[in-house]
Amino acid sequence: MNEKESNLAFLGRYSCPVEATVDVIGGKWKSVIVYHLLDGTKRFNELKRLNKGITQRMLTLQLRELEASGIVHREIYRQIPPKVEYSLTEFGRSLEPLILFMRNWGLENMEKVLENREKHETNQS
Amino acid sequence: MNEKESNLAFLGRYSCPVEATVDVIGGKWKSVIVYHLLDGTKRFNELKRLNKGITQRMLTLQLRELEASGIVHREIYRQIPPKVEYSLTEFGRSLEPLILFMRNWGLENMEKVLENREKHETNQS
DNA sequence: CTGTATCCGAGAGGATACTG
DNA sequence: CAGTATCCTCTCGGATACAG
Repeated sequence: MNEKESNLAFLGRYSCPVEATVDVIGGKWKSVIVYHLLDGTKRFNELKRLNKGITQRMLTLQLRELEASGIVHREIYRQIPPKVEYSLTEFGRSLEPLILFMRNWGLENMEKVLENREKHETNQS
Repeated sequence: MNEKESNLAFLGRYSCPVEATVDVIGGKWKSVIVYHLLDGTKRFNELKRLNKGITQRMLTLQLRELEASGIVHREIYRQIPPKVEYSLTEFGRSLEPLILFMRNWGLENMEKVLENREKHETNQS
């Protein structure tokens, strides 16, 4: 690191810019939610179906945090039954290359990761 | 998502390749550790100093998981006092673009994130 | 110096029921 | 449909002490 980032006063509580990004899209669900929003606006229950295993509660919480950071926009249609649409803001779009890289890396390397872990497992025993 | 990823049997427990990547570099510390290893081999206490706020315990745990996934190599020198060096494997290097993007995104956008959160805060009250 | 071993608290995350 | 409201579990992560 040395003087790589000299003037980081604005980072505040973060000692490293990577940490700051983790704070925005970290956690178990956020990056996956953003991923599913890459190809367009989605309704709440659509997202719930796409993010397999997520509970309503967690989906709500994660969406609220993404909204607070300005990554996700929430559009409420006052109807009965209610309709709420989630989409990426322009700001959120700036994360697209990151998320796509994560997707591609996962696709290309997950097998190897699983192999490595098994090998490591047997070496430990 | 539709048929974007049709043949994902190998993903196993993961319903989405992004999730798989999160499993490797997710959590509070892993991506920051990898970041600090980008510019070369580091000893345990060097990493401890660079990752401000991390405890010995957490550093050990996270390094072990990264090692198990094949991202980090651990070289032990049997001396007194002991010396252990950590470095990225070639496989781990494949994460470099991702980590650098996270670093740059954090540098460029953290101010805006903090602004957004404050704005959102006041709107809620 | 590079770790383990405990113990502990906070919060992430889950299950279920209920509501406008 | 899109959430809240509870309640609960369990893991992440921190503090401290000890060891090779």
